[in-house]
Amino acid sequence: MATYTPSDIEARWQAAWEQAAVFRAERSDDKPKYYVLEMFPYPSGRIHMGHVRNYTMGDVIARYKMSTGHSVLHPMGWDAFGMPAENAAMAIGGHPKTWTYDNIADMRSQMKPLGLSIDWSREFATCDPEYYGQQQALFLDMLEAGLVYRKNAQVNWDPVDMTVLANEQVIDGKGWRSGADVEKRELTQWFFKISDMAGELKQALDGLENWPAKVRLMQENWIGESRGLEMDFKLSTPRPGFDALTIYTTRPDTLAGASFMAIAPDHPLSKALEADDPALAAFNADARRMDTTEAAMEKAEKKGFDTGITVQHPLYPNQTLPVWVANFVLMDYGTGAVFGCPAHDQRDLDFARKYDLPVIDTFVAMDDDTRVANAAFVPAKSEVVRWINHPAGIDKATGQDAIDKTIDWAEAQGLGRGQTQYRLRDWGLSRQRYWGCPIPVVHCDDCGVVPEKKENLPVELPDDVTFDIPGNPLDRHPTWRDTPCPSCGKAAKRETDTMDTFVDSSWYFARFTAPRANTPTNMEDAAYWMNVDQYIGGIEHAILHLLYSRFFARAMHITGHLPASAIEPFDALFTQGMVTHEIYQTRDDKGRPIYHLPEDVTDGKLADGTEVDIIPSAKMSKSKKNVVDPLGIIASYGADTARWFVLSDSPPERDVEWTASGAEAAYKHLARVYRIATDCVTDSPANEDTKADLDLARARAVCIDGVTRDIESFGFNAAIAKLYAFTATIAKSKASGAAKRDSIKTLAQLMSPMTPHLSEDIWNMLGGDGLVTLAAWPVAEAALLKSDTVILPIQINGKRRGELEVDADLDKSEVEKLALAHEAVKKALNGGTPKKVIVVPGRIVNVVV
RNA sequence: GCGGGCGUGAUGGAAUGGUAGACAUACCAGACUUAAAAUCUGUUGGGCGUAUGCCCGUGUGGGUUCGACUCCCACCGCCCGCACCA
Repeated sequence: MATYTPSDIEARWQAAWEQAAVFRAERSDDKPKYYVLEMFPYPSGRIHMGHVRNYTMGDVIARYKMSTGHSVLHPMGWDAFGMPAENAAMAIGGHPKTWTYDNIADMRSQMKPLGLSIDWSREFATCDPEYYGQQQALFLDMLEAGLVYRKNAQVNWDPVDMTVLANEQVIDGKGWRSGADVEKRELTQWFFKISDMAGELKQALDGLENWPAKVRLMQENWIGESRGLEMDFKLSTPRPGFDALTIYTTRPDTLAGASFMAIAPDHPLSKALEADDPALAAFNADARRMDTTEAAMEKAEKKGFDTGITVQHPLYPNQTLPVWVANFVLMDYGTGAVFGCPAHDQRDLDFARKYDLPVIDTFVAMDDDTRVANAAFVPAKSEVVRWINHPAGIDKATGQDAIDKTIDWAEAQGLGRGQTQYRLRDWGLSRQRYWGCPIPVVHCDDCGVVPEKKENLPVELPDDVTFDIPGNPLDRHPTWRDTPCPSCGKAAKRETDTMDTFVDSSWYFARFTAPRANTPTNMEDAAYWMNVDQYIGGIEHAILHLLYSRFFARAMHITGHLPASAIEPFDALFTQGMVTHEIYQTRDDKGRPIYHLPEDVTDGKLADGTEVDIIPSAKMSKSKKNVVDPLGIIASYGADTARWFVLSDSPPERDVEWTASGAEAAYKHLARVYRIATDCVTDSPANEDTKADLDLARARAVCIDGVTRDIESFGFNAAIAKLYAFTATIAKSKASGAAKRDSIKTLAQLMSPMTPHLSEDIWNMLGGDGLVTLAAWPVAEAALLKSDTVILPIQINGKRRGELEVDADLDKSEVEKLALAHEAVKKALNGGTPKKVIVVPGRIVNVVV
């Protein structure tokens, strides 16, 4: 009896696929196209189980679509720019480029044994000059189209390392490497005008029917459309350049409750006052030092500084309101100035209590006169409330109704302007780093900012750089930095900032359609392959990457690089869960945790017999050592086992827990399938038992039908459960050898998207035609799917009390009669009549007693 | 803090508003074996009962419904994102 040896089988079939070039994506006139894409990886150097799961899911779809007559594009590339390469250069020496390309080579060699149906001829890395040169061309086109501009923005500045820090490099307000207090610095930086498209990006979400509802909702909230009122508050005493403060509010209905004004530390008025007021300057400096992450802003203590300036209340000209500078008001949102209404906003109330400002109720609950004390009264906008004081005379209304009416009223009175505002900010793309795509512009003393000429692209990163001195090496590289102005030819300087790596990943999907084109895209190829029919990746990209890509697709259409049909680049999105593992921990003599690799732990003990604490499963991470190396699994069980296991057990959108016993079981199952198949080749009794043949044929049809539907709906775990069941049915069947061989061939075919190597081998040994990879997907015979009778559960008052076998197409009233004649029902009725009988054809009967 | 999600046996999980626990793990029992491994078969949510069976059970509390794991409200716990990580 042959044994299952994955290493032989997998190498053999991978060679066969390669030789036949079966995964080469070709445009075809007579086949529908299908573009399946998994989010491309960062080349860290090692693939992990999360990658295996992500790519296996995409591979199942790609292979399935290939079998159903599609011309499939399934490419792979590398998101290769970014900080880790620079960090490595600083920590261990070497060059980011070498580090990155070495990692790519390593990862590619780790991915190939998985047997993925990838068209490797289209591979590229975002750090290839051929790729980022086209990205620079795109940037220049976007600049010309007015989609990019420069403005001042703050960055995290490390005064010791003399460098800009990413948010993740700022820990508790200190630089991660130096430990120095991080400061804010204002730099002139490049921005994409994504906010111009905010309304469009939000509206178009409705059309993304094959995206998870949660992702659409998250994007909608992120874009954050709100309707509000912009209005001017006159300064009691005008100052040069400042007659009035323009504020924006989403709650104009609470205008009568305004008790103070609050402006951002970076509001022009605050900046003007700062010059003559050291105390305010100190306050603002402190506010600017604050962590700029949204989470930190929200958690930070709310502080204010009284400017001494007052404004007139627009409703009550005799009344004045003090103007405070507050650390929680953002210059980026609205106008950078708000009015505070402590009665109906908790943050304003805390502020008012802290600085002893009045609290003025404007409405109360319908059945309760309680005035605001220490909790602001903030009912849902849909709740009807009673107004104490509304300028337009509203008496009872919902918050939303009052907001709409107040805006109309304020416009009619000339007090303000209705405004739709978005939370979405423009996308800052400048990074003061080396390992990124150079921004292709030149700064000339005479001509200003001048785009590099397209024929000079790519503006390539210089190789001769070092990372032993703090700061951006491009800044101190004279022969690279100094360049003649493309416009006047005078000595000028290149921009030394590079692009955010999100730019790289915002159009790679379009580049895959023509990866070697000497323009960013080739319109014919883009028109043929776009959109991505199925995009697969982690939920952590739900907002930024996916929103930026949607923006880029629009920008690429405007600049003539994508057809109009591709402005929503991802037709369907699937967000897969993580791979988790238990964590094994002991403690050293000081009580600090020590983590242990799963491979070093057997039955909860280390090799020396020490018991480990088992901490419940969490995302695999190097720091917790709860990682399982895919290469190790492939070496001991084969790629098919790894693929099978990451798809089984958990639904794809949820986390899957890696367990040694589960992997072992997956292997045993594949070995069993192999054994059943090999047995069947030799042992083939003729059988007169046609009932067994028919039963097996029915089971086969049911399995084809179920697995097909499960794959189409991403129910891979459910498909696998059905394949387990079908395997058991074949093993126990008394059907003829021919019937069994038929079923096993079908089994191999249905398994082939998940376990392609094993399936090829079985297909081949049972005399299948050509490669199973290229064979047409099996179709279930409708006649075999229908059974003549169904078993209906009988419920009494919603609880199952028996069952009834009836003809599948039996009339409703007949079913009712049979149900009422049922023993359990008669017992429950006890001679009486039922209150109600519900018959759901083919499903259930419920008798209400 | 804000936004989003998840919560079902010992464990991973299944279930278009219609028989809760498919399939798998683990455990236990049996077959084969001198024995073990491998393989095959079977049992297993909790409680009561010899048994036909009955009661309870999908994080907690309420609601809608003939019927709720599924829909609605509140709460608890865990996870993800928060704009310079990729």
